[in-house]
Amino acid sequence: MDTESIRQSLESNGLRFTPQRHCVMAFLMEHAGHPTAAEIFQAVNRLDPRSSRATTYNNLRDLVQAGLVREVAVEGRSARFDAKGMRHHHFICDRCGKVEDVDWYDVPKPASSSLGKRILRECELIVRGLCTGCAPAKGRRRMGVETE
Amino acid sequence: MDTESIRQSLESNGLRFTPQRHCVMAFLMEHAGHPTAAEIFQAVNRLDPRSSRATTYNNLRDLVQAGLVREVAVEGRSARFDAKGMRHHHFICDRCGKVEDVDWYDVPKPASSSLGKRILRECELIVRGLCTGCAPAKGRRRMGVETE
DNA sequence: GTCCGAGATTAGACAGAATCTAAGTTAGGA
DNA sequence: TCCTAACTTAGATTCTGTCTAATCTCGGAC
Ligand SMILES: [Mn+2]
Ligand SMILES: [Mn+2]
Ligand SMILES: [Zn+2]
Ligand SMILES: [Zn+2]
Repeated sequence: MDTESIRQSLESNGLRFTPQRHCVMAFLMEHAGHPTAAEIFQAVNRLDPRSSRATTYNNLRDLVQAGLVREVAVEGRSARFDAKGMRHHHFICDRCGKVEDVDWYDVPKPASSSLGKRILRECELIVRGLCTGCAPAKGRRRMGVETE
Repeated sequence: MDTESIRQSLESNGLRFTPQRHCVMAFLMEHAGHPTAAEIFQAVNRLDPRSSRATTYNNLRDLVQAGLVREVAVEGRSARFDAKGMRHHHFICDRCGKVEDVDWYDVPKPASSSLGKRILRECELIVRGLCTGCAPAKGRRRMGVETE
């Protein structure tokens, strides 16, 4: 992983290696919780402001374009991001919007007849329901509200 | 379909039947193109302003809650909506963000072991790639840009 | 039919997310 | 070393969507 491999993946994608980009990538690789741009910006600047808000957004955009980072859109909430490591699906909580990874497994692609002239790139699964925190606890009536 | 069945589905979901709601539902049922809230607002008010922006948003929210309408989040674009008729999956164009329906077929749910205590509600497929307008036309090198 | 109250609508203010602008900085190749 | 394109930056701006507070309207109770 570390610095050197991040530099590799950036440069092999035509992106310069900069401290700001390194911070974003490093943070995403260490935090699988699908942070928002705002959370990433905060985390990266916690110790010593070293990246502006615009740069954080710029870099997230560039990293997504380069295919190193994935953006996950959630209805009614801000976008979330993860470092594209192992391939996986996503679970999205109906209630708190949390995004969690689901182990990858192949899903049947649509019949090419129903695709027409469209060009298929990928086929991902979105599993929806209630996350562990939001699911009613067994036994009790309703458990505490998970706000995150 | 028409007015009476819309009234039915609204009232059976505890929502009053109002002209504004009827317009939103009718528009969604006649336009399978997954319009945005702004597009719906415009369309409904084209002839004769009869719904405020706030009401359009309020009604979309209520209709989604009632399960009559579905909201589709697309990375980096505004939300899109469709009337929940026949069950289907979605195709999202990488390039122009267009959302298109894909015939429904059952997809294998994740192993319950990998779900843990989470409660699964639905399992939808998101197919990604290039839509007909954005796919390079056969023969030619690159075709005109689809901006929609 | 009249009255009442919850539900619905409205204009405009507001909030949050993301992008843009224009100026300055950096870094890598000639 | 110098030049230039890539990058960063603060702040303004745009765009979506929500909230507020006042008004309206529908549908049941009487
Ligand atoms: Mn993930
Ligand atoms: Mn649809
Ligand atoms: Zn949850
Ligand atoms: Zn397209």
